[in-house]
Amino acid sequence: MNITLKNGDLLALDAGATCLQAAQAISEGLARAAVAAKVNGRLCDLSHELAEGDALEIVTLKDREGLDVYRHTCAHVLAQALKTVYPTCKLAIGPVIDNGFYYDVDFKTPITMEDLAKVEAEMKKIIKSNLPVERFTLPREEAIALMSKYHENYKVELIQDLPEGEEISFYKQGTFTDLCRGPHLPSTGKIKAFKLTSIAGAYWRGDEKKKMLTRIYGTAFPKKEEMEAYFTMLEEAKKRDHTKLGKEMKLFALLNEGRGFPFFLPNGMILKNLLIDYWRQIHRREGYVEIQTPMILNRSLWETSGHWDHYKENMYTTKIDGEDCAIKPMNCPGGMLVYKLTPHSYKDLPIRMGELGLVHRHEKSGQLHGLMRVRCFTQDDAHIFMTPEQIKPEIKGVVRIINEVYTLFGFKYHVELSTRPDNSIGSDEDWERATEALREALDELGLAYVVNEGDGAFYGPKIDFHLEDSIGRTWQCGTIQLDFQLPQRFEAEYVGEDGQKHRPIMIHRVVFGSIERFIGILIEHFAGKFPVWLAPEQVRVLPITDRAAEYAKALSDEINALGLRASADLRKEKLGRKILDAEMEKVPYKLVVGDKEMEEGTVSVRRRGEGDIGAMTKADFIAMLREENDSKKIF
RNA sequence: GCUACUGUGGCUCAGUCGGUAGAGCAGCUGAUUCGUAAUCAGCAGGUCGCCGGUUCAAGUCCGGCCAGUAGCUCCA
Repeated sequence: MNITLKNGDLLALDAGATCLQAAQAISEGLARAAVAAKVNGRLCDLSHELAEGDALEIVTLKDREGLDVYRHTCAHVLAQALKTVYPTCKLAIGPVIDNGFYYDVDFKTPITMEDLAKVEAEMKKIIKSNLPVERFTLPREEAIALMSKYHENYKVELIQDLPEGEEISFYKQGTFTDLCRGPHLPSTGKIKAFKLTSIAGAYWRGDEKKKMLTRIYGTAFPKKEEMEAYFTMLEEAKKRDHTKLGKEMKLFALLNEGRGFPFFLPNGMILKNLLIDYWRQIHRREGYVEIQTPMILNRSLWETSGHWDHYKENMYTTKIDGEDCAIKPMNCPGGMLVYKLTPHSYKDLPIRMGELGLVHRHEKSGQLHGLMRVRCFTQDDAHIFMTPEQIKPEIKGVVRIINEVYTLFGFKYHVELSTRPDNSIGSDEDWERATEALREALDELGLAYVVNEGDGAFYGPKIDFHLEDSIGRTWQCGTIQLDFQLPQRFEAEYVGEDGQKHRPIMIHRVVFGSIERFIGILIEHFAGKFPVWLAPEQVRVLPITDRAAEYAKALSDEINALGLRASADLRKEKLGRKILDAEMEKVPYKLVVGDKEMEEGTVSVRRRGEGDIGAMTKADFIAMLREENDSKKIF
């Protein structure tokens, strides 16, 4: 029989040949590297029998899919080891994730990290005995009977929920059998490097109301060195942790006296204000106006907006003169009130109304995380009121701003488009038009995005922008949400060309998202080494002796007078010490001044991370600093 | 909120078998004026997260609470 290879070549094989045999026919090396195969685009085991005319692609560990297969088999080895060490435990699911795999398990008695050593030892045994991994399928009833026999009730539940007609496959290695779609490595001995990394709780089927299982995380790599490199990378990434750097650099503080309510320290405040200045600058340019609405508003407003009924458990409430009030968890209702203050013509639209609003939300205690998830944060909010025709250009305008801002910082980000959920309000036409407008805006701007079907808000579709933290977790920052509901609830109107009253469409949008979260991401992104324009202290002048102290002080005053940020280190310390301290504090420029510089009116410049870059005149240095500051250059 | 882990001077950490707390850095004082990543000496600083229990004796063992971390759920 003949099969087609990836490069289009035909390969002649005996009838009934397997993928592995095909790989051997191509080359011995490929056969050795092979972990799975793709037949007619579908991933399968190497033992899969080929048929006349099949298109075959051999998958190796160099492929993402190959690595996933490798790790998935490792998850099975973990499950087998667990069943040996803890025969009464029940297995749930064990998928592959970005950097490894996990297995959810229901233990009779909880296990700890120390117990994992035993499990790892057992896994090593299983790998060493190089058990073949064999696939077989069963009809539904028999599959359920088999899993019932092993008392694997989670597996039984999974089988029962499989759609009719789907093939139910199992993988067997030694005495251990697991329900699994596959594919898998041909044998356990192929695994060269693995480690169990952590234990956490996870709800069965991701449902808060269901039982919490124990999730054991692990990872596996084709080579030991690769695994070690991975752990070294993680260690390095942890050094960038924004809570650690935020403390060291005196940017912010998180205190027991206010859980989830961050304190901004002088350095952090400089950073925050610089971001706000920049934000105002680009929003003025883009035709936004800025407002500020009150922090506390009364119950009737929140009833109109729907928050009192739907968001109450997240709101802080209080009573004023006997009247129920709530601290705002969002800025939109206040913005609506401002819109409604005056009648509007279609000629006024779009109205782009920004607000740097401090919002408070009662998040559950376990979800607080540094600056990334807090109970009080500043949204760089804006609401755009517009006609239906303006949806697309307005969306494009917002996407452009977000892209401009993220690019300025050198962020990589990904975009998600979320569409109409089941419990939505609004007409089909509205949803259709709005979703298309979002989609077209992204397409026309050439931005790649993933679509989350049915994941939109009940009041409208949305585009989310996600940024990565230092250990690869992603955080939603920017978001653009269309809202059909709020204008309706508040009976917002504008008079159209036809003289009739119309309901405006509203966009909620943020660029930073939360300035607090954005700062957290910024700290990790730059590992605290902020570009000059964001550095709380841009220049430190280091006099070598007391003789140069006055010169140093005058120089730092001069720089500060220009609106830049400098200080002078007048301590009676040796130069080396002053350099070390300034470097540790991540100050971008150090100016060494001694007798020579005083005499010549120069400064000896050290740039962060680069060391001595030579002497220049004061004027030249200041010009350079100014240019770097104003251009918002990053390295 | 749930599961697991962690909590010792401002910071980073040591503290063995339960015997009554230790270092470095930072701080303060004094000396040193020294040209590109740590000058020397001295001083001061802690009811060991909090509450309770076991014990002759608890930083150490047990229970509860609080806080932090990882993950789950939820979200900017």
